[in-house]
Amino acid sequence: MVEYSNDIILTETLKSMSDVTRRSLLTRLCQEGPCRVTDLASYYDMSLNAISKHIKVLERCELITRKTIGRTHWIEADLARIRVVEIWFSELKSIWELRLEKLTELMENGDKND
Amino acid sequence: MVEYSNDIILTETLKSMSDVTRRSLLTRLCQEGPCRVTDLASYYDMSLNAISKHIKVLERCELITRKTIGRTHWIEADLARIRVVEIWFSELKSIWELRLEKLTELMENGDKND
DNA sequence: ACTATATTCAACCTAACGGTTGACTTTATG
DNA sequence: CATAAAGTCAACCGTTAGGTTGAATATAGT
Repeated sequence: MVEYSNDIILTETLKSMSDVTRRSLLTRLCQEGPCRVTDLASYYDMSLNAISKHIKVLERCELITRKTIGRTHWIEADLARIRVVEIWFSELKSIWELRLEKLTELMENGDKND
Repeated sequence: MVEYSNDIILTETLKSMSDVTRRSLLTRLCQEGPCRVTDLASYYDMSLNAISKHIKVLERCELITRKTIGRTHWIEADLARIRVVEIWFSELKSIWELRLEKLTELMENGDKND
């Protein structure tokens, strides 16, 4: 993922986080710090390949980073991208609030004109 | 969606929000307040049925509510479910912080034992 | 050099997703 | 009453997602 629009980042980030295995991986990485792919896979009842693919998905949207040393890949969580989602949430809320403010304002003016 | 586990709620909510059309619908509903399905659909370059399905998805995970009056359905945003996601974010962050704290603590003790 | 380990790549399968169209139900309206 | 309007339901279709297995690649250890 290289310099995409905010909408695409939101889409990819939310989609990544919408899978329970990937959320679990993220949690584990936050708890344990950097982990190897095989170690991560050992916790789950699915193939190493499946986990490898999940990690690639998380990596594509920059929710994790990878540092390759020799044959082992060290995977680490990166929570920065969560900010993008949080910002969207707060924008949504302020849009909501703004409407309510205008609404009450309108009702007060309405009272005066009665 | 009736009394599901938090994990399922997270999955469904994040998946719902990961679609650009549904995010747009949510935004519009926050701006405009309650809207009819047809009105919402008029903004998008896709069939009424597609929008109807998107609305159903948002409704299933309670990001919107529906009030049916006669033949018209009034759709309204409901941002409460966003809290569930925000809480997961903050949990993730504190798990991360906790590990860092333990890590620095360990390093300080390590210095003493040198 | 041989073998084991760490990981990805590629092909495949099934289920789910996002969209379409056409028919149907219910409610308003001339 | 006939017809238009508001929506949903159902069936279909191409694409994507999440999983599998088997092979390939690259690095480490003996």
